[in-house]
Amino acid sequence: MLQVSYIRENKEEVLERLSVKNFSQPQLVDEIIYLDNQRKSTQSQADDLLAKGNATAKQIGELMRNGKKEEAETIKVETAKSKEDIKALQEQLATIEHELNQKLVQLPNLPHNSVPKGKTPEENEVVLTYGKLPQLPEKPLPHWELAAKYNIIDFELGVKITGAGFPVYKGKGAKMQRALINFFLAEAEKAGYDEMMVPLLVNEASGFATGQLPDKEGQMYHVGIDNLYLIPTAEVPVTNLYRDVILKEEELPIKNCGYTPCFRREAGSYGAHVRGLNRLHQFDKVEIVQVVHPDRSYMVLEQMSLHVQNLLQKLGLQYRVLRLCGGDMGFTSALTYDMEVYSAAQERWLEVSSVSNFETFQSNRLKLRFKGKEGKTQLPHTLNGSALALPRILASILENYQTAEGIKVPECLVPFTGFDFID
RNA sequence: GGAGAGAUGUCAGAGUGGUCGAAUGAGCCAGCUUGGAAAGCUGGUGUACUGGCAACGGUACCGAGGGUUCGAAUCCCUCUUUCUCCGCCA
Repeated sequence: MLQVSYIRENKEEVLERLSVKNFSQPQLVDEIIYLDNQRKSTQSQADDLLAKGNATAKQIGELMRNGKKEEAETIKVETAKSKEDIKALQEQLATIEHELNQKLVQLPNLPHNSVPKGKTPEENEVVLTYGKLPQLPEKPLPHWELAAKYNIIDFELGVKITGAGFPVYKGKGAKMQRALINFFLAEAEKAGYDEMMVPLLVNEASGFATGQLPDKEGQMYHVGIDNLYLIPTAEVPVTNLYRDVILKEEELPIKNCGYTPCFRREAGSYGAHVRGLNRLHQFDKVEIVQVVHPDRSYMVLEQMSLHVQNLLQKLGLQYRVLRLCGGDMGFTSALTYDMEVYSAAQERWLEVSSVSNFETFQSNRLKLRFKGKEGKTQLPHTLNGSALALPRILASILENYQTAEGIKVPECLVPFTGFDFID
């Protein structure tokens, strides 16, 4: 969430930055400033009356103690009117604050200056491309055919017990999942991330704090009876560890990682591109999260991007890094890099990771602050990235390591799988 | 699921209607002391909104939200949560 004070003081810049994200409701900015003015004046009126009321109450107490009961009674009567006024003002204030907040949460984060304009994924900027395509058999098979051929993933079985998008991993397929999770966690630990194992269901406050609510309401599974949401990413519970927290400056940076299943309703996305593992309702992911000093966040973003690239290099996958354009970026992000792996069998790039800097957007909602050297509290920057999401990585491995005899297991995974070939 | 007891500042812990943003102790910070340190002494030490160049003020916050009252940490209601006992259970 943007800070109202920042919006007030930098209105033109805010409007200009929002236009890079193709934000459709720029009038909200003026409405927010207007409501904030209302808020201020209403609050100061209410505060004045409250101050008077407090003074009167003290006076009455004084009189009562001195036994001047009648005088006290007289003043009591006079307070009745001001009580009503206070109540009215406070109700008004609550309404204004509610409206203000409702508008505020609709504003996306401002994109960083380096974010290219653009509306569609085609306008993302390719930052770099690494590696080359492997030698594949004559007619490479897509991963869903390989999965069936070697009996490692059963999509129909998942449909039976739950529905589409909930695959069952079998035998070496299941072991591959475990191996990938352990490999990713081991690499994160080497890079200095502390592992957290967090709840998979979160409450409403957590959903709001990281920005999934209200923006992605409807994309999360909701357990109505207890009003809890299944997490769409570990970002939500991990980042919310720091909700309502004031850190000491020397506690920064905070580096956490965590493995969780992720649940996404993916309402409205169907078709050829979502076959097999390409888009699932439940998938596994290792997430990395950092809370850092504002001066360092863009440096850290590069480090996190390199961490992800390092994983892809170890897995021997060809990839490219994109800087997302304004139109393709997430609601909460200031700058996002997507990593994509090329699938020769599908003849397309598959997004396997997304690394973002949220600047103060999340910390403001989280009420996460740190106390600087001079005792001033300020908002730190938060960042996160997938390192990595499993399904498309598994898909890429199956497709890019296929041979006529079977599928080779990338060398870095063998210590975790205990086998080096799937046939 | 049932019964009971709690939830107070960084922590421990007092406070059952006014003088309470809140005793006391610990911690932390600064100063004094010291060759240096410990101990000791002195002072300071919450968050948010808001007025002011500032000094310094105003308001709110004692788990959350409502209510009673001129006045609520303190009384009432609802919710959340922790602990103990019983039940159930991986």
